[in-house]
Amino acid sequence: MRVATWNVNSVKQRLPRLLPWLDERRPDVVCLQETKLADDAFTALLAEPLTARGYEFAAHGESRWNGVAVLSRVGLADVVPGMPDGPGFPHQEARVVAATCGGLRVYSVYVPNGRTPDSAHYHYKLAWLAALRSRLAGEDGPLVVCGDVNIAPADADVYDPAAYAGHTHVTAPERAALGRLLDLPLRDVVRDRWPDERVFTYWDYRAGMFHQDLGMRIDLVLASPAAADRVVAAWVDRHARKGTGPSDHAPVVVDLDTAPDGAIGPVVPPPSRPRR
DNA sequence: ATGCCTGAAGGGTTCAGA
Repeated sequence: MRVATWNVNSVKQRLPRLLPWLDERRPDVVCLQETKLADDAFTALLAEPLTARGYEFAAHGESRWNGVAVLSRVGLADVVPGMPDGPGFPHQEARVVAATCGGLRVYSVYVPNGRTPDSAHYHYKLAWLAALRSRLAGEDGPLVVCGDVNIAPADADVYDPAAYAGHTHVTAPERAALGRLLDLPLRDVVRDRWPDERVFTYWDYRAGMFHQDLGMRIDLVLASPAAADRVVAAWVDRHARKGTGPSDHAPVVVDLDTAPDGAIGPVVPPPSRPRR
């Protein structure tokens, strides 16, 4: 099963990039963030091209900002949009949708930005992460939490730690909140696979930042042990950041070793060989 | 460089993003 996550920065503007990318990479499950579309507009725009490609979808959006979705061609069940008991700013925002796809529980998340350390939005970000953690603690079975977490887990995940001193995305409380997700436990499967590589998922549009590879790694796939044990590949699709009309984020792609029907199922130990 | 791009809503500009 191939699972991908992509902050598309407006699915409407990104349609000429998204549809060819689906055809090229052929992911089974796609988590989208910053769709920036209300659900009826999402359906009007995407129902036909997604259905033609075999995808069902669960969108949870709003008209102007935010917005998340899960696309799946391995089943889509138990959809939960939003976090009913989560914090708002001041109102609830469309930042999470969960669904079960081929036996895998999938969360598409768009963590609040935080804007400025110690601002009201920053405290909202921390409260939102705590609420997400409480929600995830109630999950059992194979789980992936995919999306734009708006936190660089370590200094290696920003192009220049000094440039971010005193800014959001790198502060100790944000990293601690992310750490409490990892303690559930969840594993950061891209960093697990590329422990010493320069890996970014976001580059500012301005000043040739992508061209100079001056970015951050803030889009993550976090997997429960049962799911992480099945990861056979995990990488950032930098190609999708190139060319005309890209998002400022690149997709993250993760391949899981699954049953022939695409179901993840329990990890079965290999049969013991008879000795002689 | 103090938002250098990009997108959305709505109106002739402002807010948000990281």
